[in-house]
Parts: sequence; C-alpha cells; structure tokens
Amino acid sequence: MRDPEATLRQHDLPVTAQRLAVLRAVSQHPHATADDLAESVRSEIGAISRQSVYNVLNVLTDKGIIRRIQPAHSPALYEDRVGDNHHHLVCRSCGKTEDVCCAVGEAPCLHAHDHRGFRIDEAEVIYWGTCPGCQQKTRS
Amino acid sequence: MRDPEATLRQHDLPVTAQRLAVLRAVSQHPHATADDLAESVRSEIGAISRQSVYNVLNVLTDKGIIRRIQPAHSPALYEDRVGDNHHHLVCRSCGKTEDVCCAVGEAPCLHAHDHRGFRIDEAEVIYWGTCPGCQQKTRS
DNA sequence: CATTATTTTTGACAAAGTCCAAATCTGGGT
DNA sequence: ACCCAGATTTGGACTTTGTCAAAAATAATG
Ligand SMILES: [Mn+2]
Ligand SMILES: [Mn+2]
Ligand SMILES: [Zn+2]
Ligand SMILES: [Zn+2]
Repeated sequence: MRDPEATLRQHDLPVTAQRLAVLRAVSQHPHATADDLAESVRSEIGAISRQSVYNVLNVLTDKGIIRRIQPAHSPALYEDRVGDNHHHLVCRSCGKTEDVCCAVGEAPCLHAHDHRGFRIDEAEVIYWGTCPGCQQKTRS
Repeated sequence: MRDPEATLRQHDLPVTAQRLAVLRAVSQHPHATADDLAESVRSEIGAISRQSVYNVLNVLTDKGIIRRIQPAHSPALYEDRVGDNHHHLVCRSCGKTEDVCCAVGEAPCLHAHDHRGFRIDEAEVIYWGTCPGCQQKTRS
C-alpha cells in the first residue's frame, strides 16, 4: 500500500489512527484474520477495540480498498492485493494460504458470463491441497 | 440416492433412523443447510437433536457419501451429488445456489496439479452473481 | 475554536457449530 | 430371542466469528 492516508482521502473516508493502522497491518500481513490484524494493530498503536477492527475492515472492503476471502473452516482473511482477480491455494491441513495468479482470459474467468440466467460478476477459485510443510509431516 | 440403507452398510456405518432420514433429506433438498435438513427430518420422523444432524452430516461427508459446500455469508450446504466435481453459481442477493457442470478437462480443473509445492486435490469454483429473480427486483 | 457528522468503544447479542457425559440403540454372538 | 460391547443419540454448556445499539470521543469544516 503506497500511502494509506491518501488512499483513505481518495475514498472520502475520514482519516483515523485506527484506519491507518488496520490498513498498514493488512498490507504487511496478507491473508491475515481480523484477530491477527487486531493483535498487529495493538502492537503498533497500543489499543483498538474488536468492533473497530471489524468496522474498518468492512468499510475498506466495501470501498474495494481491500479484499476479503472466506475459505471453508477459516475466519475471513484480508488482503491488500485487489483488482487483479487472483485466486488462492489453501492447505487443508494447516490453512496456509497463497496467491495464485489468474492468467486473464483463462478459464474459469473466461466463463464468467451468464449461466442459467444469472448475471455473473466473479469467479472465485480456491485450490485445496496440502502444502509442502504438511506433506513432509505426513510422510510415514 | 438409490438406497440409503445399502449406502450406509456399504460404508460400514450402523443403520439408524436418524442417518436414514438425514440422508433422504439431503437427497430431496440439494444445497440445504443443516437447519433446513433438521426441519425436514423432523417432519418425517418426528424428532432429531441438533447435534445428531451435525454428527450425521459430518460422518456422511467424511465418508464421501455427501458433499459439503461453504459459500461466504452462508452456513454450510449439503448435497448428495458427489464425485462429479461440479461447481456452483450463487446469488449475492438471495443466496440461491445452482449447480454448474464442470466439463472435465476444462480449466480450472485442468490446473489442479501442483503449484508452489502444494499437492492439490480439488479446484473449488464459485461463480458469484445475481439470479434472474433478483435481477428483476433490482430493475429501476 | 465551535459545530456536526462520523467514528470508536463497550457490552450485549446472534448464528453456526463443537465438546462432553449420560442415556439409548445397533449389530453380533450366544 | 437375549445379552453385551461399542457406537450413536441426546441435552446442555461452550466456543468462535461476527453484528447491533447507544454513549463517548474524534475528525473535518468554516
Ligand atoms: Mn491473495
Ligand atoms: Mn451442487
Ligand atoms: Zn499445510
Ligand atoms: Zn437471487
């Protein structure tokens, strides 16, 4: 995130210490949970209420400044990388989450047109598997 | 579901009234929530505990007899259509969920090999959009 | 500075699901 | 048919993730 303060102003959001800190935390910890981010923010500015973390994450998500992803068996994760329609790789064992580029034009994004009368605006893809670390642990 | 009782026996699961009823309910109500299914089961066999519904859904899911899908902003949904790797179309407005065939060999299933050292076993795709009904309601 | 709308905080609340121990039932052997 | 051991079901407490609402604090504006 280049300039959190400018980003907030560009979206007509009053600049507050909480918003700046949450935005920096999301930027520094991609795919972190609200709880992770709260802890991170506390270590930076001392204190923030749980509700404010949610308030800020919600408003930033609504404005499209950050992105929320919600894999099964996990609380929501947030990231700062928006607008590129990338996808995710999630470890079934430890939850480790990594980005996967979506080569524009490739399926399934290619198919994100209408099906059964639905007007489709997003093709969300999660690749489930086992991360390298967990593969090792599982070796007999 | 052809024969719920045979299915249970094939998987070495003791046959109980609760399991039979839940299995039939899943079969008759694709993409229903645990709560929906509990109600449906109650109307058939009179009573079932909330915990048993979860127990049964969990064991059936673990055995691969049914499938669980967990779209954002929704409790888990269950269905009886397993093994064909189909995907889902979900309405952002009303939650309506429909099946989308995954032509085997097409992306992203084609890409369900290794990325970044992950051993991938599933490519989950959810197409988000607006269903026909909700499109009409939203017309100005 | 003073005003006003917005944000933050606190604490209660809700939804979805799990944990645990007691009661009940299923399947298998007599 | 009956018994037994192990598995399942039940009820209730509990956890996690997140929202609601009202009061207190703060940011933007003039
Ligand atoms: Mn990402
Ligand atoms: Mn389906
Ligand atoms: Zn892992
Ligand atoms: Zn709809």
